[in-house]
Amino acid sequence: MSHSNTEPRRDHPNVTPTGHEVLAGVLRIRANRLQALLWQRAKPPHPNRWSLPGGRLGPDETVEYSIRRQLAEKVDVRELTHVEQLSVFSSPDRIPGSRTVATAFLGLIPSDTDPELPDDTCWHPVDSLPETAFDHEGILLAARERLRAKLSYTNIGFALAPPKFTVSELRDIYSAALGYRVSATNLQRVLSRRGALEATGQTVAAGPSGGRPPALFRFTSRDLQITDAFAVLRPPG
Amino acid sequence: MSHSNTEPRRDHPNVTPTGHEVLAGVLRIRANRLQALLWQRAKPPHPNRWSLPGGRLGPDETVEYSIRRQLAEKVDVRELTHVEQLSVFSSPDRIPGSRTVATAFLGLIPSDTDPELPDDTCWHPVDSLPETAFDHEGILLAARERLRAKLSYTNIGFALAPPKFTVSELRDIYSAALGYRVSATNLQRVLSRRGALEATGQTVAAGPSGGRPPALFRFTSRDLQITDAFAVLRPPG
DNA sequence: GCAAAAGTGTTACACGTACACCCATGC
DNA sequence: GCATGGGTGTACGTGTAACACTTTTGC
Repeated sequence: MSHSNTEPRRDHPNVTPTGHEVLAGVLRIRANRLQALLWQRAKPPHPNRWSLPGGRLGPDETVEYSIRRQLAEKVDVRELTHVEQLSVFSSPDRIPGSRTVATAFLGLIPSDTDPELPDDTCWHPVDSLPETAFDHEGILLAARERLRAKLSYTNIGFALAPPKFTVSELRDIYSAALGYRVSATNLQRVLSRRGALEATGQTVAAGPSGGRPPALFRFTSRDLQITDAFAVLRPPG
Repeated sequence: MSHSNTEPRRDHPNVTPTGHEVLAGVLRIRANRLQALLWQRAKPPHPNRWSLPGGRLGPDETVEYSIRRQLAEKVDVRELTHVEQLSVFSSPDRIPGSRTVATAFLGLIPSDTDPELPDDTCWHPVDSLPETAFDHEGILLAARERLRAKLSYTNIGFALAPPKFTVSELRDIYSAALGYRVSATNLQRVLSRRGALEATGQTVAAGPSGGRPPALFRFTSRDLQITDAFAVLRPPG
């Protein structure tokens, strides 16, 4: 048996080159809905369909650098509060033309920012997407799944929420992302007890229909941390 | 602003082609240690160093198919009880020669099988690795981390354990994989309560030093399932 | 005062851990 | 009988869910 196929490149000069692209499902909450950033294709293939932002991997960049660079063409990078790898999509016929592998990412943007977008680009609710190009819908659903899972056991809410917020606003963000109503009472308790949330000491005025003026909270960290200490089979202690 | 870099290939005929390879950290438990499958390079680059199994992605296969095909050159595919994507390694200088992106996988093999291996290939304890090639040590450590995490909240033990086993044997498998001693008592209770484990009704003879003859158990499923129902912020019920 | 919204207290429940205790075998 | 390893019962700690109750505002 030979290991020729694990030897370094070069010795197979006529092998089919594989293109590589990076794509991101960029999500945010707006008007109590989870929205995704999409741009409408002008030219074939799939004209008029909606595509994820991204593009070809450059020769001297990592996939992480590449997706951030290419997202900067759509939105201000300072507004991207979280980016993480999802997985590789590699079906040979996932797009027409020469074979292209895609590394998919999840990107998040806070609900209070309203980035200027190119003319062909806008936000679409993830639960009623327009006709999407290629396998981009599957990538988007994978992004949503990853977000939903991490909302449960990490502090990833910081990436969707504004710097300061009331517990009600945070509940609406979590509810929209998860797709079901969460309780403000327990959300506050869970995140506080985990040390993910803290009060700023400030309050804002009550709404027009009255009610107690809500306090403003913030996330204690803007870096992703696993906060659910309930992983099992943990070391004896 | 242009979307030229998200257009399909072809329109950039002279872009640098990107090679793509697939690599797997294949793990098993033997003699109470977590071991990885490595083969020793004969030729440069990195002669004599140890490499992960894998190789170049073929033009008409997915990365999942490719890693299974290439692992079949090392071990019988029927022995591979679990394969999953880890992440993409894409540093431009991760290997010498033309630019190559790697999709990394975790592969698992049960502790009772002893596959015939090629001459240059053998098992190495993950906690005392030989000199590895390129970025393969990092990939291996990522594979171990993924395994350790999933042992806590999934039934992934099925992929490391033989078809039938005593709770003591299972405890040794979990202990070796996690790197600390787990309690057989609680391991049995946790996995049973989750519905991941069931008694076969059979028992085996006690050891030479006596003791009650242990019962044989099996995993109820050989497909990966998330068994930890303790994810929080779950829908109202 | 009353409705509305925010926030706290309390109880119930689920899960995992620790440890005492019982079981079945070899010698 | 006694040592040895297997297996069960029980108490406890911790974390979340559900819901009643109090607080603070607008009208």
